Amino acid sequence: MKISEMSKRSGCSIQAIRYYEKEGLITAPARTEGNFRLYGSEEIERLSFINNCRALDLSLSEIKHLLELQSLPSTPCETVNVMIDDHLNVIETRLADLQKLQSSLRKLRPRCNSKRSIDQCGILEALSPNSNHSVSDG
Amino acid sequence: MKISEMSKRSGCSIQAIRYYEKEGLITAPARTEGNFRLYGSEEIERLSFINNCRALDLSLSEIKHLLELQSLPSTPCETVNVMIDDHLNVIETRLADLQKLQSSLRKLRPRCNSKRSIDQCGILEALSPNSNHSVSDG
DNA sequence: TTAAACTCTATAGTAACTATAGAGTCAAGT
DNA sequence: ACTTGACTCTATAGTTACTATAGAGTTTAA
Repeated sequence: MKISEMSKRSGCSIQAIRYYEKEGLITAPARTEGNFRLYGSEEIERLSFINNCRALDLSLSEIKHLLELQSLPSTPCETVNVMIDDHLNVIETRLADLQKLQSSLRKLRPRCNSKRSIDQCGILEALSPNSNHSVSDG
Repeated sequence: MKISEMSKRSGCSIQAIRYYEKEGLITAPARTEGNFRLYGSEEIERLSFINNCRALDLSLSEIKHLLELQSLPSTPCETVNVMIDDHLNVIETRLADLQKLQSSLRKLRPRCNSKRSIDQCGILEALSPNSNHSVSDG
């Protein structure tokens, strides 16, 4: 199986596969005489695993860590649990930040309408430092 | 006023100020004999404006656009309104994506506990392609 | 005068790829 | 045999908005 079929089967783009190889997440595969990468079907699993982890927004270094753990079957899996917990915390912090942003933008939006000109624009006014309707205010 | 005071007054880091200059968001200021940047107090306003926009996560190119509009006071401000609306949409999409992620991670988390070993880890199993408890499933 | 604090430019690094150029490889059709 | 098109290769640049660093010069206070 060459790289394009691997790409389709694993869900990773061709460039991503080459990138993962370069970063050491997968081992360099055999090559054809013409220097094309040649994969066996067992590689699909590893790449799909990576793809699943990426779907959860785990970083490549976290994924690398998970892959290393998989080669130590009798290790306690606390690390995995902690990683997921930490990641959940990161996501929750990001969510809270975005929600604040959303709220700021929603408050900003009705300050203007399309009938005005720039010098009367309530949005620009609110973004200006001398305004008493600041972005961070309620 | 030299750059460090400007930094304190505007809320932008020194490097960020130099970067904004390089990117054309602010004009290059006068220099002292010793080649230090010298700002007047009117520059605070522009940098604070940029800082306020960044707090809303507007991109530098969007901010540049807003700054250009400010020099055309009689232009209709529809562009500003559209930009804020578009930005709200972007934020809302990101929020929805993150919420899906959060939900996936929350479902994944209870599949394992710290007493297990890697080969019994329900989290790793769920991340593996042959699993019937896939990441994207409910 | 000298040391600390500040500033300068230029460059590399960040994360995880995508996009591109330029070259080589392979399979099918004529 | 030849050509064409699809595929693959490596290497490099680009993405975003900075931060960090090196190495050099400037200013200020003691």
